[in-house]
Amino acid sequence: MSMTNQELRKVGLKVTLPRIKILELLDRCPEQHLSAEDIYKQLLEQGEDVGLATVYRVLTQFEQVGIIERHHFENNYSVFEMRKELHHDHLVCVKCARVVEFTNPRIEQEQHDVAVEHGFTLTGHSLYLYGVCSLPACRAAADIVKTGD
Amino acid sequence: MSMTNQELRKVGLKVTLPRIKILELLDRCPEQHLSAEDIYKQLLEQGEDVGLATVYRVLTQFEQVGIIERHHFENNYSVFEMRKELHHDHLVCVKCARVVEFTNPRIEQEQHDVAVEHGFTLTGHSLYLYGVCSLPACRAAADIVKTGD
DNA sequence: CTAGTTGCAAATCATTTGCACTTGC
DNA sequence: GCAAGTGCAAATGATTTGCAACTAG
Repeated sequence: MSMTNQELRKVGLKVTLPRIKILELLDRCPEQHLSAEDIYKQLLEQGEDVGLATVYRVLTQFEQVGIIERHHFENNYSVFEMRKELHHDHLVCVKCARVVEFTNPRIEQEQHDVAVEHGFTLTGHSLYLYGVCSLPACRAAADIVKTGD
Repeated sequence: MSMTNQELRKVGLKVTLPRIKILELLDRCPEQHLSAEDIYKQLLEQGEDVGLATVYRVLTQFEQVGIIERHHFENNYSVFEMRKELHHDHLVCVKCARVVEFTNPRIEQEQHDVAVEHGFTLTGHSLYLYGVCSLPACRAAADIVKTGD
């Protein structure tokens, strides 16, 4: 809990109940990608008295100071996760919504080269691969699906 | 105009005024990435009597039959473009919103490899690079921006 | 003729904002 | 004490949907 306090103070945010709880929640499920709603519901379930608006505000602040990352998948809402030390991209199962993280330095390098080639200074990027994963249930659907280019 | 008719019939859609006009509009600006609003406004300007809802419905249908592609950039709305023969990704200027298309076979290959590695059958992917382009106006801002990982 | 389409208005849904009320420091 | 933070309700803005009128085949 004091580690959490440290982190918040370090980025100039007051240490408040909602912020502590949200940070703990994200910390506890490092492999999950939670939406604002998800976080809101879980907090309610564990008896906290927070508003959805606060969850959004806190998540936005956390993102701005770099504590967490926001991802826009192909749906229409965002998911959040603690910022990891090393950058990674996502492989998302379109059947079961499972998310696998991966790192590929060659892709990173190519991205950089492409940007330079076109006179851009990269500020960020997003790479999401969508597919059908190897779970039996999902597998069944994979056959009628053509491999993307 | 008859080519347009052909294309529509081929995918089993009735040849209606709104569909023809929207298709023509997208065809005429192959390099642009238009939002539903953009298309709606342009149609109104050129005197057509269409509803925004129809624009959305038609675009969704076109996407489903593969005539056009939908992109979700980091904003909260989508842009559409005619489906090109060869696949390409996007480089988006965060200052002026200019969009540059590019193709990189090595990235494509790596993506495929990553999917296989994790037991996924790829169905699609989205890669967007965000940065500051080389226009003088945008350039000014590039200096205070750090290069992504 | 009649199933597919359309325009309009009302409905959704994720996210944001105004505001009066707390709380951290 | 006071600025920063919060909850709630109302506002947004993109996209969707219900429905009665309309049109392509």
